[in-house]
Amino acid sequence: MSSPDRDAARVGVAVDVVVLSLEQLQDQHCPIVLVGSRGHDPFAGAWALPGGAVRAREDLESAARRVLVSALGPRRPRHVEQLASFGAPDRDPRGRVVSVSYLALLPTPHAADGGWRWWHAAAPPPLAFDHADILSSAVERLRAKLSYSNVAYGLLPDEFTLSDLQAVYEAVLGRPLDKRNFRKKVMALGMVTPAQGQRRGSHRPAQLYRFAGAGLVLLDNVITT
Amino acid sequence: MSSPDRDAARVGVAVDVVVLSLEQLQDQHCPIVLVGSRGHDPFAGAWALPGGAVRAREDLESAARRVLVSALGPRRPRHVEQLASFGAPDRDPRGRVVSVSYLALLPTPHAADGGWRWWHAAAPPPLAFDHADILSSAVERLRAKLSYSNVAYGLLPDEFTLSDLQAVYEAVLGRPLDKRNFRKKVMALGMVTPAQGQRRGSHRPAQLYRFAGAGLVLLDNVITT
DNA sequence: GCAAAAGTGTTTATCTTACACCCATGA
DNA sequence: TCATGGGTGTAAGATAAACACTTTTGC
Repeated sequence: MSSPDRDAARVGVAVDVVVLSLEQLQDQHCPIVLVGSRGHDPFAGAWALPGGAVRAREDLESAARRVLVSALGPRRPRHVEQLASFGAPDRDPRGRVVSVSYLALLPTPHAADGGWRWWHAAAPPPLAFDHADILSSAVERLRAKLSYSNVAYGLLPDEFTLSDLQAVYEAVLGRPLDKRNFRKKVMALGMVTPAQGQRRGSHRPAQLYRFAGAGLVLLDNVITT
Repeated sequence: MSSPDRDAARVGVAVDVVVLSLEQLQDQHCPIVLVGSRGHDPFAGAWALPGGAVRAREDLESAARRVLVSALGPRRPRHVEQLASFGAPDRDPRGRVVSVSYLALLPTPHAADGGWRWWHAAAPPPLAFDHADILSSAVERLRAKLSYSNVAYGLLPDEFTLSDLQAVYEAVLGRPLDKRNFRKKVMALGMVTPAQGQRRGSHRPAQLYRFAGAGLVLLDNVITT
């Protein structure tokens, strides 16, 4: 009737992190994911999400952040959240390992190095373990959350133009949005506030904005009154 | 750069299940949670969520369902979903145990027996481990999900009246809803379809309905065009 | 001046809200 | 007949959707 007993199976606990970002691809943005090539069995030579075992006295999120440092170096993602846990008994051929997966969002992908590589999230290479499932959940979660929160902040720098913001939405939702309606909407939601300064280019300068709320902010719901 | 290594901490993995239902309380419904009294240390005598260690060759959700059987007997919840994993290093005084928590929804609470007891989810007794946190996540998740999905099916029998459905929403959201607008909304969403037959009482008979989609169905979003 | 992206309003349709009475039954 | 919950419509306001041109800059 109660929590953990003596007959607890001693299993490994790992964290696997889905690092998502956006890539500019011929005047379209598209979601990309960071994967690394495995140097040893199982799945030697295959691609896998950054991950690693949780250490004895380490929080789950700390483990995820440590794994992130090992994959990203000094670059810190702007958003990290727990996704779900995956625990099929045979998901790791070496033995029982439960994976607690995390989603991390990075504003701009750095040049990948040291065996890491960015792939299109929609068409990744074959992935080790159940990492393809983990990746799908991450993409699905991001898409859903974009629609009822300001998670987009994870994919943008501190200051950005409304066109940048719209590009994030379009990339993740996978469809074009109307510029005027989009601007009206995000302004009406109070999601962003104007910042000092503009971005210049060979065109009319664009007003810079920043997100109004510091962290994650949830929006409306369907069932109201 | 890859998943679990040899230095994996061997930790226990447990599942803890938040079983939620609704109780009729002086012409109001309110969310209740099933807790059991712990017979042994740690936290002997305290209340705790149903939970238990994951077995060696057992899927996480299977473990959750096994725990549910031990707490509910033959009664099967109508909805079970993974909530989140909790892994603070010191959450279990006996050693490292990561808890994968689940949310289960039950249409009508049975009479609790064998040390189990229903408590108001909003005002539970002090709970063992970090079960209070787990309970809060569950309630929050349910509340959020009610607004953008048909999870309410988990708290209702196959056939129900629109007043029943409204009562579920009111109980979980904690505020009254307008009857006419509520009915218009759920009909317009196509969430339910009329069933054969009516429920009779000392008043006008009520049309019975069932949910249109079989499982969980998600609804609209805020950012659309 | 030309290319390139920024910025802006209006109309129509749809959805949301607020609100009050009659109905069918069992006792 | 009365008490109880079931069932229904409308008008006003708010929101969403569709849609195209002018502005500002760098080159």
